[in-house]
Amino acid sequence: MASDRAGGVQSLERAFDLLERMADAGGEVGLSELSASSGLPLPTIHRLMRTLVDCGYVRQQPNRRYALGPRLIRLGESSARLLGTWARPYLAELVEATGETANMALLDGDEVVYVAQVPSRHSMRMFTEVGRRVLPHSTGVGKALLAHVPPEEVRALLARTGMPAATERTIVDPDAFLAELEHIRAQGYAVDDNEQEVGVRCLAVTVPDSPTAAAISISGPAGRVTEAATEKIVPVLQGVARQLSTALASNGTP
Amino acid sequence: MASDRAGGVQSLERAFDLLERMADAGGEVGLSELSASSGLPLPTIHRLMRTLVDCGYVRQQPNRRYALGPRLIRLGESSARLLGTWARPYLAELVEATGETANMALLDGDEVVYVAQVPSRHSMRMFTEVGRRVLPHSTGVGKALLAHVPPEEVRALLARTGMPAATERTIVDPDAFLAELEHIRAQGYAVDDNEQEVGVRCLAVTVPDSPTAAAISISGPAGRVTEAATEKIVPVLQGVARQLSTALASNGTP
DNA sequence: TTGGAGAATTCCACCCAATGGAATGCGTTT
DNA sequence: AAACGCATTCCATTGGGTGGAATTCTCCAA
Repeated sequence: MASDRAGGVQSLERAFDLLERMADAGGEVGLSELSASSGLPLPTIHRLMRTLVDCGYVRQQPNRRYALGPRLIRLGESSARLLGTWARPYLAELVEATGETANMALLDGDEVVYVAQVPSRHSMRMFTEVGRRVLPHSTGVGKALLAHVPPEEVRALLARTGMPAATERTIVDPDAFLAELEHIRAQGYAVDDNEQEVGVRCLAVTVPDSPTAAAISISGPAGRVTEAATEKIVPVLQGVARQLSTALASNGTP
Repeated sequence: MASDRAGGVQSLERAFDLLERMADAGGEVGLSELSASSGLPLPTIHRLMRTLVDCGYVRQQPNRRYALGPRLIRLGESSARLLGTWARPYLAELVEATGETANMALLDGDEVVYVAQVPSRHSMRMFTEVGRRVLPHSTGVGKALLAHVPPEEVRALLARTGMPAATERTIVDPDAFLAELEHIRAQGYAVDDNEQEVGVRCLAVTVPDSPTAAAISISGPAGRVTEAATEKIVPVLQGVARQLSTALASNGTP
């Protein structure tokens, strides 16, 4: 998080770190678990948690464990609404046209964050949790977004994040990655070909002129998102991206 | 919030107060607006916001205004999942059977908080924002929940919250309210008959044996949720509550 | 283009709010 | 009942958080 940034409010950073750890743990934890994973002393954690409980962002259960609280729902919904609602009809159109799951993602710092999703109607469908954050190099949307970032900045980002291999197909060499971005710029769309998850293929394009770098994608099983299907899907994807861009120009969000 | 509780972490309370105000304002604000509404000095707000921006819970836009950030989505979704996902299929069953909007709510401190909703398929339907908090005395779920709380505790709660009239039909007298709770216990379900909102009728029952006091309800226009409809709906409501209770017993949430 | 107003951002002396070690309390298991 | 693990409370200490004043930035009207 921001712990390396001078001047941040420490107790705030600590509280949110604890909340994230709770979300990582499925939403419910004991104080000792939090202490072990965060390195903070129990009384410090206890005091922060008590404040969060008093405010409704955390609940304490009868077994003394702590769980994420209902007040977080409203904050999350408000944020999602702001970021993703206006995109949803467009994503729905994508699903209608392609039959696959559509996502929208933003570049936020060094990470890509998924902010809206409309799922495929197939039983076998991609599920990506809204709010999920991933490294850009192994995802279609990440590659699409970085294709519009100057190469020196891309190199710096990669140096910060590293390039861990999610699968055997993930690109882990900076030079190879920059060449891929060149290819993406030339062909006008990005492909995640089993790079983030084996058996999954994703096609992505950026939303032109978005004040916050945004990309949309469709993804599904590699057996359905074939090269042949790609040829049909990409023009739809690019068309919807242009529509989104137009909508952006008129309503100024995000 | 918890500002009257000694020992809370002040900066944490302040930060969340600011986040709530942002949600109230539709998710986007300028610092001066926050300063005017919260009474906090600008530099204090700025420092808290900068920390939140660095952590990803708030974004700053090119126009210098601040907006709720994507990291809140994940926290909200994790909380909602913990609280409401397991209830959703049951609520969907309620909607299937009754045609009206189904909600689940918890008693959290002195307030009732809505944690899950499956909307009616009618055009004219109840919409209650998940995460919304209300006073218990003027809602069906609130009354159902308080019917299971000892009367002295109910009186104490009412003394703390007051009993503001949402409509002309809202019960605003503690004695009348306690008599109503007696009636609810006898008949096995609660009715909000235009007490929270004119033209709206809601039927609610509690989920038996829930470690966190929970209730489910259906609500819709008074013209549809008639006395005749009530007789058909209540047994369904009670049946689903029993199913939820059974599910509770097997998965131990919330 | 310039000037003014409003809003956001930065700086830093001050002090009290946040911290965490030690002690105590609670719940579960044997 | 005793032991153990975990949560909670207490309070002396200090550095993290605060907010007034100054500065910078942005936008709009003349």
